[in-house]
Amino acid sequence: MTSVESPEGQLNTRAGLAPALGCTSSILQGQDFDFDRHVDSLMSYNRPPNFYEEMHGAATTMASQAVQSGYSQIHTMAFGFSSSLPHGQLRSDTIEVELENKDLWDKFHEIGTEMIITKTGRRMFPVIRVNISGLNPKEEYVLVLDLIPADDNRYKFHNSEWSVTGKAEPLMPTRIFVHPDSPGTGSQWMRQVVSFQKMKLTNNHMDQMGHVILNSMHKYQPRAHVIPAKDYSPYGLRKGSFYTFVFPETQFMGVTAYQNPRITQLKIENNPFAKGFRGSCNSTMHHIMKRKSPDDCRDTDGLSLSPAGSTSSGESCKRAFQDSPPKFPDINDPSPPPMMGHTGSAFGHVMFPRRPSESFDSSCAFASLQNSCRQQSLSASTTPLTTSSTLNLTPHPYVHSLPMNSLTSLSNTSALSHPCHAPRPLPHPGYMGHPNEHTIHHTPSHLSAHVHSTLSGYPDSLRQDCRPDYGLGRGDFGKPLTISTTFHAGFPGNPPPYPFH
DNA sequence: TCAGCTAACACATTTGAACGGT
DNA sequence: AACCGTTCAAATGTGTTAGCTG
Repeated sequence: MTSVESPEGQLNTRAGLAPALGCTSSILQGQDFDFDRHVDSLMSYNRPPNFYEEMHGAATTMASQAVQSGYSQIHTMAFGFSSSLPHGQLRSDTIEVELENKDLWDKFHEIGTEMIITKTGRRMFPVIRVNISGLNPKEEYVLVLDLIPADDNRYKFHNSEWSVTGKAEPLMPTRIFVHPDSPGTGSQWMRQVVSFQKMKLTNNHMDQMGHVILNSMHKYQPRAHVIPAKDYSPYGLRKGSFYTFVFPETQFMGVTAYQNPRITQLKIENNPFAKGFRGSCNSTMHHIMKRKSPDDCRDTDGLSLSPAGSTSSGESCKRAFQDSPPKFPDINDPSPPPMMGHTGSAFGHVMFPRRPSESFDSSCAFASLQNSCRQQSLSASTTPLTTSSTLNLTPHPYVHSLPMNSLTSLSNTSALSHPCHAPRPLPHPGYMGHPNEHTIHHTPSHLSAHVHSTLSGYPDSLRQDCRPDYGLGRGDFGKPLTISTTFHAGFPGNPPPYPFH
């Protein structure tokens, strides 16, 4: 376990940490989390061996709790605990990310979203599409999407509902998806909707295509990250700032075959590629009846499978499955404790989508970020953090892993400079208007009550700013909560604010 | 026996090259 | 020669299905 580099670093780390944790305390209601003890541990060099795991676990539990409580947007501090804590200071920001197709996601979420994962890779539907605001129009940013386990459970679909069936598979290093148009200027990102439609999910742990690897029958939470490109460079992540946005309605279960027929129907109704199955209720029902027990399909009166206004699906389809929607198990259920923290961090392997025919030059050292804090700790304690030695090549020809706390040496070989990923002219190629989504009425999902934990180097003001509940009651759930944990180098000087206008 | 996985399939959209007209 | 719009085939994205596996 590496230590905080300097007393200044420690001090400033505390300054940055305190508000973040302080803010989480209310969300961690009922959680046995000793804030003071953890901060004290952080401040000393006698931290327990599993300190970072605990901290990260608490952080991710906090995120999970916040999500479960209905906050639609948060900044996690997972990054901060994924490795040796960078010294820096907390800073508020104005970046906001909203889920563009929230209505569609809500429809799926209400039932219990499932995503097919295949050996060759499968796209997500709905696609995660976001509107971004508050960026510096002239500054370049890297947009990243990753998927973290929502808990450490394995699930099964039984009696029309998802239930925990055991412990999750051992965590594998996850990959992140860097938007192919990265880096792009704030102006470009904000000009139109940013779509992550190119991302593919696979269950093939030997995948060489750079797809995001997931386990079937496990629950995942997508997260979007905004990273200033200037920080996505040598030493960047150590001093840089991350902005992480979690949309709870995008949580889904990875499956190799659809379990809930209502999800199947919803996909068919909304995905243009599945138009061929619209109106083919009989086949769908046949499939459903084949897969499901009689109990699952008994009384079918009164439940509409189709969203309001849908013109597809026969009437008989709408009469299927009266059973209550198979919601995901309550994360607050005390039985299997949520444990997102075991995933470690945020970033796993960086992946870039490419076509099978595209050649790859392994010398083009794609930037990558190591995943788990466990791994972080291990590598940090066993590997000199030199520029070259930290580039840990994986078996994948173009996916390298690199401890995040030693992200270096990427200036000349950064993915950002890869010719295949050079910025493209607008209109933003990352946005591919969904031919079927024009019918979706956009309702801004981000929170008008966007709360920031503002930076202050003074404990009192920190406590003030980070009063436990920000004045938000449960009635405010649904409003966005932002807990930013942005660390910057250069202590003790404050970084200049973005020249926003 | 059965839950979960895989690959082939039909049907859909997307993509980009080829072509012709201006 | 450059630009634009149309056409069309290949590539790719879907859910379904039968069969396989542990």
